[in-house]
Amino acid sequence: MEEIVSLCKRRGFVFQSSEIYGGFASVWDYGPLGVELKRNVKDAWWNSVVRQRDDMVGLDSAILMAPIVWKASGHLDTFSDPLVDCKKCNARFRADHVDLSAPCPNCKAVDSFTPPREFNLMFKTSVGPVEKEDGSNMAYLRPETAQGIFVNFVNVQTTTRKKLPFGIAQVGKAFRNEITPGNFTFRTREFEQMEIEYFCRPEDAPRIHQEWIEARYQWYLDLGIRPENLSLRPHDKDELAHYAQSADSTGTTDIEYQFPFMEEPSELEGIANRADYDLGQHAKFSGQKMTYFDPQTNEHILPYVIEPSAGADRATLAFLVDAYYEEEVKPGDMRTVLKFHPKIAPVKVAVLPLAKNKAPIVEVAKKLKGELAKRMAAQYDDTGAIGKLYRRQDEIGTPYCVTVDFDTIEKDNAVTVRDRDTMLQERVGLDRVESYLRDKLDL
RNA sequence: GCGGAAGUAGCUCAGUUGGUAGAGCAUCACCUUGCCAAGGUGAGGGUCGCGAGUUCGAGUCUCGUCUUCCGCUCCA
Repeated sequence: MEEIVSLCKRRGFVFQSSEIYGGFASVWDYGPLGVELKRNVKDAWWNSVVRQRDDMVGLDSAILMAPIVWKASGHLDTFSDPLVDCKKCNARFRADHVDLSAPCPNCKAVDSFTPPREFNLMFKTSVGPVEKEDGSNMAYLRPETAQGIFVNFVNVQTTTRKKLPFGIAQVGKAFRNEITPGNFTFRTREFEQMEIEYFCRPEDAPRIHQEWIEARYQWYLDLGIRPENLSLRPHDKDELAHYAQSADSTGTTDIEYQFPFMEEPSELEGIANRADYDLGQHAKFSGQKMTYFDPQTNEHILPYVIEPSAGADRATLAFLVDAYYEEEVKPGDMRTVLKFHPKIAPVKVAVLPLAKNKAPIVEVAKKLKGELAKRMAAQYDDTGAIGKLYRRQDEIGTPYCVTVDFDTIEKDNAVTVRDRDTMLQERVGLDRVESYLRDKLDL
């Protein structure tokens, strides 16, 4: 863990928020390499769930929404827990889980509980420059992106003329005032979600739920997550979210990843069957029709929804951790290498001149970098001996290094392409380099 | 919020009973080498997390505060 955090800071993947002021708890910034990595993760997700499917469309809804949305969704009622503390031993309990007149279950002290206090996990803000005392201009930062999709369900369906089953995908920030954040970027108060709401006929929901679980699980494997670190875990009935506790729901299954710094596998993504809870609630609170009209059967259907909800920051962290290797190249000679899948690697290719004081070599290398950069994230580096330059690129997970040498200029008009994982080299003609790399990188 | 530990250069750390900061790596410049890092010379970089207090004098002692880690509590 510390190695990873250190590498993240040293190479510019992740910085602590407001670091020059001593930091700000549990908030993190993505540096130059981190933003590329995270963007690649989000793009890979978007490509796989929106662009490559005919039954999916995208959406980008706002963070601020009418407060009644959170009443309808159930977040205002279930998202805030009244908690009591034992004044003697400082143990904390949910007020509805203990008898307030009974002794503390932890230390057996009598009459030791504080009055119940509200712990609302939604961030509040006020709309307009003045905060009104009656709370009438209060708004919340969304605790999940899903509600932006539900309230736009009819808009999207009518404008895209999609027929059931179809889904809406969205990537965006969400905010939860967690009591206990921590574990680097794993649990933070501000985070980015990649959510899908997939609408279908109620009778199809169980099958489609299963299909999504398999598809989403496969996505992580396709992007290089080691299978032994990935697992599926169906939720027990008593830990299901409020929206998934109806008799019709087939529950929630988590895709979990075994982080090296955590004892148990932890949730990267939850695939929930939310039944018709959300559309039903919004129909009730808004008075609007949230149904889908099936023109073939002449039925008005309140669709069921399957929700694969992934954490972009968690996925990014998992890809980072999973790619981390320390290898012994020769006895006593270690290299740190991030074996990113080419699709998510922040830099795809580095162009390195073998000699930096030989003008023609530098010239050709810089020009080649410029050409490659039009098609893929490319870097040029000449500040060191070739071995050192390779190690640098290994450390940030660049899949390929291209070296321009004396022969390039004097003999064969070709360059050396070096593979990050095998460390093997291949001679490739200068005019073929781009197509060679695009082929290897599957761009 | 409670308990424990920690915070000194970009990173990893040292700093003797309080006497006004060091190393290695990294970075930059020049030289050298030229396909798997760490050869030479030189340079930059720290109000020791922040703020008070004690003291002639605080990185070192005291208090507060912020942040991180571990453990509780909580987590739709």
